[in-house]
Amino acid sequence: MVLLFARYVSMSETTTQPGDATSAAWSRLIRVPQVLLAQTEAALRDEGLPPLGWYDALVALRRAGEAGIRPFELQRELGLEQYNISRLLDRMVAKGAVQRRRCDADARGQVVRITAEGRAMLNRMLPVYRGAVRRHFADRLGPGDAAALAQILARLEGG
Amino acid sequence: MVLLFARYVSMSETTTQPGDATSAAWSRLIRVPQVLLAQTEAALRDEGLPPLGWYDALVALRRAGEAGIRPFELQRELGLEQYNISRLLDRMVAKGAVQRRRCDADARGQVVRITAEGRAMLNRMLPVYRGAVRRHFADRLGPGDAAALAQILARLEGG
DNA sequence: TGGAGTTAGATGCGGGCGCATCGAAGTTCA
DNA sequence: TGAACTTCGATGCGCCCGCATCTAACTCCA
Repeated sequence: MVLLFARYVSMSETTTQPGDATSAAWSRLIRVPQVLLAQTEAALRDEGLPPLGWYDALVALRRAGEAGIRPFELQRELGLEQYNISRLLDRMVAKGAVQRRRCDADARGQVVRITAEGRAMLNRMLPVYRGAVRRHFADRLGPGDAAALAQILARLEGG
Repeated sequence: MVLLFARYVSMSETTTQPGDATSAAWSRLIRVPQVLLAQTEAALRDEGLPPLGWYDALVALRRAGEAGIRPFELQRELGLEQYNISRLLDRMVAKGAVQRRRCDADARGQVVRITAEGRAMLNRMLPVYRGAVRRHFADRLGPGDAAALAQILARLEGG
């Protein structure tokens, strides 16, 4: 992962304050999650597990159960572009984590279903993922930090 | 950008609490900066400007001034992999933003220097970047949020 | 009912990244 | 001094993304 510093953006045209809180917060907000993500991905890779992107997809697929799910529903749920779902599913099929089958109700479409291997993969990913999150994130926060962080970040969502 | 949800990771094997603050904070910490980054990149792209990665590089190059800087120094300063610097410089040279010249002191190496076009590019990037940060980030925070955010994120750095 | 518009999904192309490796030049040390 | 090691920087390869576009099938409405 290319780690952006997103270093110092002065927020004012006139009064330049390199060390102001907004710049520091912005820079860290860009950089810290990149590092956390890289650490988490590395933990998964070290265990021979697929990247984190598969996690969300596998969780959604497991929730869909035996009935399966249409790719476009998965797409909306995961917030991915259509071609990314198409190719993610290609890769997951290739690894045996999901099955594609034709959709009886819509001949254009298909239904994807998690396989036993997919469930097993998710079960192997979870502790590794959880361990990385705990080690690199949860354990480093002070009491109240998680709630405060969640609250502040909520203000930045949806817009 | 593929937006990871990094949805819900239960932090405990036994007591599963889907809505707990740690999971919410983690999920948002992964997702929010991805969205902010995408919005910022989009703002730059809309203005025909290069991606944000160039910003840090151009700032470092401008700081180096006429003396220029060795690629390996730039690499360390930006925290990029060696091959990423090599290729970033390729692209920047191709766009006329920097010049490569041989290094008299070390025949293996080279010195890179920002050009007038590079400075102009940086000057065009800055207001667009700053505007996006203000709009999508600074203006959405409450008083004290930036400082609190910076402080919490600082705890997650360097490890 | 049939033509226009929409929706599901795949894919060709170019670009950037990560990995591994390479060659050239510098450094170290016996 | 010269052989082993390190450092600087480039690059081939495969993978994944974003963009644009395509085909096929579905829906809507006159």
